[in-house]
Amino acid sequence: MSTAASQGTASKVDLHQIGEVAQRVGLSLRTVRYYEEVGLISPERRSEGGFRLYTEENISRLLTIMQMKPLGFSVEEMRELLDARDALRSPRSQASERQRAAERLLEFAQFAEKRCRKMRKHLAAGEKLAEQLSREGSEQRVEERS
Amino acid sequence: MSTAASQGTASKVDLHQIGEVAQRVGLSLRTVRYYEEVGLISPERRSEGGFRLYTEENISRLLTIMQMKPLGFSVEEMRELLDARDALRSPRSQASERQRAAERLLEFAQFAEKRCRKMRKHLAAGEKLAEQLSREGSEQRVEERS
DNA sequence: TTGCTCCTCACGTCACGTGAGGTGGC
DNA sequence: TTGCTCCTCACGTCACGTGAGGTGGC
Repeated sequence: MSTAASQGTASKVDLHQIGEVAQRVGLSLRTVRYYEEVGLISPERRSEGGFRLYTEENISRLLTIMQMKPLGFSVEEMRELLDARDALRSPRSQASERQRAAERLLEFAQFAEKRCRKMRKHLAAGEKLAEQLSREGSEQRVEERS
Repeated sequence: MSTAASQGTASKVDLHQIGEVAQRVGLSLRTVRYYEEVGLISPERRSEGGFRLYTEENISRLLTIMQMKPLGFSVEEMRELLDARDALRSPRSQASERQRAAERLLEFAQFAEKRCRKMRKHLAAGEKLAEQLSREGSEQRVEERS
């Protein structure tokens, strides 16, 4: 978590156990394992004893998932998005494949924006509720009328 | 849905079937029934044939639920909030009870504000994601470097 | 009488939570 | 050797979705 950025001696790359990872990204251990179960993200490798070991890249993938989650993406949608991104980034994917992936990403961008708009509405409604509750809760009882 | 506001001849009060209600508040029939199952909100009465009939007041209760839902309130929490509100509003509740209810509402107001803050963060993260995706999706492939 | 709306089971699903029982690693 | 962390089942839960089979009301 300190000791400056290593990059020259990259070989053992800094591997993290699931506990640290879960805490850093704000998920439960169970959820991280579940995301592996459903094919969203796997640890780089396992230790001899079977412990999951994650790279920083693995972690950033989880952080992307954490961006999608509150927007209401399903696990299936997250997987599609991540797959498209992988295809676009992979140096060994064909031009046509890359093209298709780029289109998919744009579709997801639209989708995400739509969800954001909905979320802004929900937020506004939530703020109204909070105000209303605090008014109702602190109102003096002056209801002295037939 | 039109015919001006009736209020003088209030007696049959305007009752609505579940389909209309669900559509107006933006829930599925199943969800409206589920909320009844778990004690969140019941129709004013049933028709002879057993059809659920809702008043405007019932509907506004559902709308309150719709404000809480995206804030991540559990059904249990929604019920507690609605109960506190009912206790505060009911003319037949004791002063002490009313006092307690007002305090609960203030707690819920805090809770709601906390959720709103979290939601604003999620929204900001979501917007960042959307931007990023649209950048990645429309980026010209100019990666011509070793 | 024909449709469209509603009814009640009741099993299915999604995204995890929660132990139980057992082992790894500094 | 002692703890703390991790492992794999596997059943439980929350908030509904989705038929199946049947009736109500303009």
